[in-house]
Amino acid sequence: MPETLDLQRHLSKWIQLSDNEFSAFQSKLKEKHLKKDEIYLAEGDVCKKIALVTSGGLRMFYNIKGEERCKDFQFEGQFSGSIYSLLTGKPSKFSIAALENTTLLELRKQELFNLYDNYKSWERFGRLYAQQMFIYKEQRETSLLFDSSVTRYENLLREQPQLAHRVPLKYLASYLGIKPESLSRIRKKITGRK
Amino acid sequence: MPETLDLQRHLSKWIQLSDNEFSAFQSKLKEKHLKKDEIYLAEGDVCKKIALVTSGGLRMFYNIKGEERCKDFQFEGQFSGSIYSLLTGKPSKFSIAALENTTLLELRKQELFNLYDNYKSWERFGRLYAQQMFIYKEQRETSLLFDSSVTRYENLLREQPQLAHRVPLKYLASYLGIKPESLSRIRKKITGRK
DNA sequence: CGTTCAGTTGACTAAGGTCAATTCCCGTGG
DNA sequence: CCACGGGAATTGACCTTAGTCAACTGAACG
Repeated sequence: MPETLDLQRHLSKWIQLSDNEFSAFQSKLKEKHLKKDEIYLAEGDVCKKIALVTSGGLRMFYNIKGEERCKDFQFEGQFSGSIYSLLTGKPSKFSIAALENTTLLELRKQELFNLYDNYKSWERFGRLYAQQMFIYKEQRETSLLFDSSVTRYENLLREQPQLAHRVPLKYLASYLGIKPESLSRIRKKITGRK
Repeated sequence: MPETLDLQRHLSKWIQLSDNEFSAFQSKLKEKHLKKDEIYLAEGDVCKKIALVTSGGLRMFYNIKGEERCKDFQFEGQFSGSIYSLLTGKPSKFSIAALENTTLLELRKQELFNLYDNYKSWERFGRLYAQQMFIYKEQRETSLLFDSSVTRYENLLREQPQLAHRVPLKYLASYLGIKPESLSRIRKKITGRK
């Protein structure tokens, strides 16, 4: 089962886990497949699981006046789910859908909480991961506050090129906080001047 | 020492701590006083402590083309410091200064890490706090992406009225992602139409 | 092929930025 | 106690950027 090995190695970037600690996690995972554009979590639902993307990708989006506005994406090796909803028990404010055919490994909320209760290593993993997510959002905050939309797009191309290539322009645009028409013009301007 | 009691009760909103666990934390704190406008952490410095505000307030700001642009504030009961810098050891990208005469309780990075290593409760506290900070930044991301500046200001007035009243307009404006002139106009429009 | 939907382009509009002039507020010193 | 100075806030005129709406292009799929 090569996937098992990959997963353990992937997590070792965060924390060193004994085989016992790893299997306590791994044994609770359930694989789930999503077709392209299938909804994984609908706005208004309460999130009861976290999902680790093993192939494909997800987008998180709000529904604003009938328009889907993306705020984040997850690809291979990243966790997804509405943390806000999972932790508070309140309905999720956004939806999650598959960008492509996607495979997830799901862990139910109760199993996650059991890991936190029973293993100091998992509690630590949770802290480290949450810290990293905070830092990611803090960088994004800075970028949204102080960078022009052209700069934001250039940074995206530099820092997350896979995102720019795998995600349709209309989704990228809302992630950058602009309209598809504007991103199209920015793209034209940038490629033109190189 | 009434302050001790207040602090323990304050932390109990997050997690239940035994006297032993609490004093392991409390005994390592060092009080620090800042005068109004005094710099606590300068951009470029490496952050080696976290600080809990016990009175007064702090602002976090970037220096962008000679202008100070605020991205966040902390008041009584909130932790401050550059988490990014503390965790990575890299220079902080923003500065922290006192909005008013301010008192802090400081905890050195090494002591914090000791708490994480030695106490499962503190490890959990760290996770819960990081999760909460993530949720806070996620809400801010949504607001910056999808709300108009008028809506952002109205939400601020509703959700954090103390902020709107204690913080000078010029700092509030950059927190909202706009210029002081624009915030002044928004304020005029809003009070005018009530 | 023809339908559909993403992406592009153009003309116009609106929101916010820029710059400069003024007013307000508040602390300080005469 | 009052007058003054200086920074904060306000206001006005103008400019830049992104949004809006509509038309058009082009690739993907049945």
